[in-house]
Amino acid sequence: METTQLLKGVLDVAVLATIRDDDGYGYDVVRRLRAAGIDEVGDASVYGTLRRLYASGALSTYVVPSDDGPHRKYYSITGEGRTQLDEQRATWRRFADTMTELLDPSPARRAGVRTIGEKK
Amino acid sequence: METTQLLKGVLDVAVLATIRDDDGYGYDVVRRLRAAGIDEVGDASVYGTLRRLYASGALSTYVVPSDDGPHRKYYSITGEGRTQLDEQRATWRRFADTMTELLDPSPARRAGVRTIGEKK
DNA sequence: CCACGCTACCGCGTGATGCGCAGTACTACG
DNA sequence: CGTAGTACTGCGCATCACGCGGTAGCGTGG
Repeated sequence: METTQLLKGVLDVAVLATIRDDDGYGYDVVRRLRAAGIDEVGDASVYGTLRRLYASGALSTYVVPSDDGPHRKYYSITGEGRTQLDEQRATWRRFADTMTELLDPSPARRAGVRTIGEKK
Repeated sequence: METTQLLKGVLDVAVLATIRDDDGYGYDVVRRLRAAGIDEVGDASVYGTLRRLYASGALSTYVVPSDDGPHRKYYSITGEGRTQLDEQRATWRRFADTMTELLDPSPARRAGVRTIGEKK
C-alpha cells in the first residue's frame, strides 16, 4: 500500500474514534474503518492496535459468544481512552493543518501570520 | 516525540515541498521545516530523507564550498521529484480529509454522502 | 460426510522509517 | 587552544503496519 506509512500513529486514534459511540469487535472495526475510507487497512493491524490500546488502558473488553459463528471480543472505550482520543484528535488537527499549509501555501494567510513577501 | 509517528511517510513530501521553489542543503531544510511548524523533526531524519529522495531520482545534488563553515550539499528537485510531489500531495489531501471526517464527523455532509440518521 | 467459505481471532517475522548519538570537519571567537 | 555553531554521515534502535499462516465455529452444497 502506498498509504501504509501514513497510517503510522493514526490507526490508534482512528480505532478510538470508530468505537467511541458503539462498542465493537475486531472484525467489525475493520469493516467500519474500510467503510469510512481507510480501505487498505490490514486486519492484523487493527487487531494489534486494539490489543495495544487495551494494554494501555484505553479500552476494556468482554467476550460475547455468538450463535452464528465464533465468539466476539468486544472492546469498549474507557475514560482514559476518551481523554486519549481528545488529545490525539487535537494533535492530528494541528499536524494536518501544518502539513496542508506546507503543501498548499495559502497566499492570503488567515490571521496575518505573516505578510506576503516576508523573509524571516 | 509524540508526533513522531505522524511524520511517517510524510517527511518525504514535506521535504520535497520545502525545496520545491529554492534549492536547499540539509541543515537549512531542517530549519525551514521547523519554521513551518514541524518543530520536532530530527536532523538525522531529514538528512536520511534527502539521501533517500536522491537515490530514488527525485533530487539532484551539487556541493558548494563555503567560506564561513563546512561545505554545503545542495539538493535540487527534478522533474521526477515534481511528479512525486504532486502525486503525494494529492494522496495526502485525500487521506487527511478521510481522517478529519472520521475524527470530527460533520453533521451536514457535503454532497449528500449519506443522510443524517443512516445506518448502513 | 466432507470440502468450502465466511466469520473471528492470534502470533510471527519483515520492512519502512524516524530518531538519538557519536563522530568528523571547518570557521570564528575569546 | 577550547568552545560553539555549522554541516554532514553512519550505526543501531524502536515503533508500527502488514502479509501469511494457523485455529476454530458455523452453514451450505455435492
